[in-house]
Amino acid sequence: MVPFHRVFCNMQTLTVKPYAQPPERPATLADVAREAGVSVATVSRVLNSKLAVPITPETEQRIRDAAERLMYRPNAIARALATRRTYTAALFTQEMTDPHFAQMLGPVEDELRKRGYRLAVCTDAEGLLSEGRVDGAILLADPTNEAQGFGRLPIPTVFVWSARVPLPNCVTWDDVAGAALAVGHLAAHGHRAIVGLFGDYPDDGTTPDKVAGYRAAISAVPGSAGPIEWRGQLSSDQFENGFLLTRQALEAGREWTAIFARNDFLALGALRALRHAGIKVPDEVSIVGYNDTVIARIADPAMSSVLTPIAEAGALAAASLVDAIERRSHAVSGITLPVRLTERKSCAAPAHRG
Amino acid sequence: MVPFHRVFCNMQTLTVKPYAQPPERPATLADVAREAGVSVATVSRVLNSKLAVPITPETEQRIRDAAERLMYRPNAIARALATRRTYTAALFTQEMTDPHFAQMLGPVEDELRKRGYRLAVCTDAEGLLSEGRVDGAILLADPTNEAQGFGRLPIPTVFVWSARVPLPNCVTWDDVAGAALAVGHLAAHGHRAIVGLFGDYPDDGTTPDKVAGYRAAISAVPGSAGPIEWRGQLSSDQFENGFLLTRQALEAGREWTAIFARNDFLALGALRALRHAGIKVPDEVSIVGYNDTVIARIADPAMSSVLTPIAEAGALAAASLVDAIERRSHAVSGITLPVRLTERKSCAAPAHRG
DNA sequence: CTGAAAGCGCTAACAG
DNA sequence: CTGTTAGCGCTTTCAG
Repeated sequence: MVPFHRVFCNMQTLTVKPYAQPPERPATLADVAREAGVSVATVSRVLNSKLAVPITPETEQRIRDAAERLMYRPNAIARALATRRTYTAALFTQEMTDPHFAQMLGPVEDELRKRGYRLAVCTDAEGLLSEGRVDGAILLADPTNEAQGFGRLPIPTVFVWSARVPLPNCVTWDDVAGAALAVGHLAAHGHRAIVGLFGDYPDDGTTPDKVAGYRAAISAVPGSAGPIEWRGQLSSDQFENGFLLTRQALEAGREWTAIFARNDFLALGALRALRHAGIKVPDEVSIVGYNDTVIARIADPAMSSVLTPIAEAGALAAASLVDAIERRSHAVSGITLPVRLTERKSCAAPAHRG
Repeated sequence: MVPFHRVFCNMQTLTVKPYAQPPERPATLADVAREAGVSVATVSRVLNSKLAVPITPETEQRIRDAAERLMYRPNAIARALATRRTYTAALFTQEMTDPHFAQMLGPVEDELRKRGYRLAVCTDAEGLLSEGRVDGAILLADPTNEAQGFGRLPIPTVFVWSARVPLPNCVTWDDVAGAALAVGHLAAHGHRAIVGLFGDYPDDGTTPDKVAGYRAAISAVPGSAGPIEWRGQLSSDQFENGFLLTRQALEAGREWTAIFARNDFLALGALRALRHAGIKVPDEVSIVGYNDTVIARIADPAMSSVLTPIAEAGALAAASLVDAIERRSHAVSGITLPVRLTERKSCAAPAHRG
């Protein structure tokens, strides 16, 4: 038997053309049936390519013609009510305009489309809580945070988030390892006094993991100067905050040679402050950012940055979500993807200073 | 009478809490009715705060309790089928990850939510073509481009796009004027040889307008050196292309003193190339970008950029769309918003050269 | 090979 | 104040 989503796609294909003239009242299946002189059941069958039940080629043609003539377009809502399937998956995130998030949008949509599903991006949980709107959801949220109430959604769900260990129903990567990777990279270049630029951050985001990874890695480098953490909010804008924090630190003297920032905006702010102070990157100070966004790529010098596998994670999440939906199961096994480091021009050996 | 969307919101509020335990089969209105010992009509009425028809406080309480007990959540699909209203509006765009687009997302969503509507972002027209999914749509597309087939959608629709004159069902700004504004700004600083950095672009985007505006403005400045247009694609990446084009032009000699780019990515590429060539911005060359995205803000020096009113346009579009939906009319009057210029640090008087 | 009919879960007259 | 009853447009047994 043809899987339903194929059928669905076929139907879409059949009917996807825009109206020549928007009709007063959209044609319904019943209209087509009347026009073709058959029953709605038959119309439904041919328009859905439900050819398991064979149909006389001649009636089939009559029906297709009628549909065409009436500019029939299926009503997605009615169909969804009858089938209990919307063939759309939700992608929930609070950060729709974040460049990090942007990296996963394309892959998720592709993967979904490939399987006959549509994507609905939503920023409020309401869309997920009322019944029937979507068949499943990808959540950019912390699966261990009970407070969000995402744990008990009535639809299959897969999280995409950072975690130290594989979690069920979650595609993860390890930000602790990511931060450590950055520090390790800097250490390998010979840096011993590496600041952690964290700015201000909530307790429930991904930053605590990065802080932890930073600390652990710092204490693991031989001859390390120990953690040097820059915190605080001098501006509500990340870029600005990175700039201000760095400038402030610079005024207090400089006994560090490298900066690891928890995201690329902060890193770019630091880069800017350094340049304005006449300090050369990477000759005098090295920097590594986080998330490997467009910001890192277009910085000058282009910044090395920790690449979280959010794009692959999204694709994987989409694939497993559809799989869960079609298996009628809420369970999808967790998987952890490795983080990497994209090397660019912002790291070098520390300068010898007198 | 309470407007329906308020009612809708109330209902959402009532039922928004997540399941303690996701039920085997979600409770329906009928379940609640049975549990409370009343009819579905009554349940529907109280859960929708349809208190135009008064209801005994006691039965009301019985119903609310029953709903609570059964963890009832309305089925959005069934409701939509019955009311022929989904209370969601679509935002169609091809450029979901573009920073220019990002500027309108928040305002659109806010405006919609304020009116009791939900936002569905979509990149494929299919979502708009199948009946019933959304009540209306905001289209980031050229309303004069018939080929896209958006002209004849069965739902109320408002475009957001650049146009020289107000168009019906469209919130516009004028990119011709925007480009002219940039050129005028540069000219006011004393520049006479102003290049237009256009790179490569399709015939059907907004760029042709910018080119036209650039040319018109150039020819209007007294003593102008005439248009100097940089075209071509040295890289598929805009930033890279701006860089490469500028570097190439630099090698051929420099008899211009300012650059106007059709977007901030291109402008940043030019800025980079200039710096790498040791040319100071704005001391030796001035630059103005377009769209006033985050890119312009975080450039060094921060770049002046033409600000298109896409955020206000989005908000306005959302407001008029909802209005059209509730008026059951497809007509919304067009409006043109002014473009402005955000001044930063990338413009100055041209250097005197020997 | 085709049709009749029973829903999907909810809303909205219309009676009482 | 509350219940009955048609639908909304489509899918899907189950008969024929």
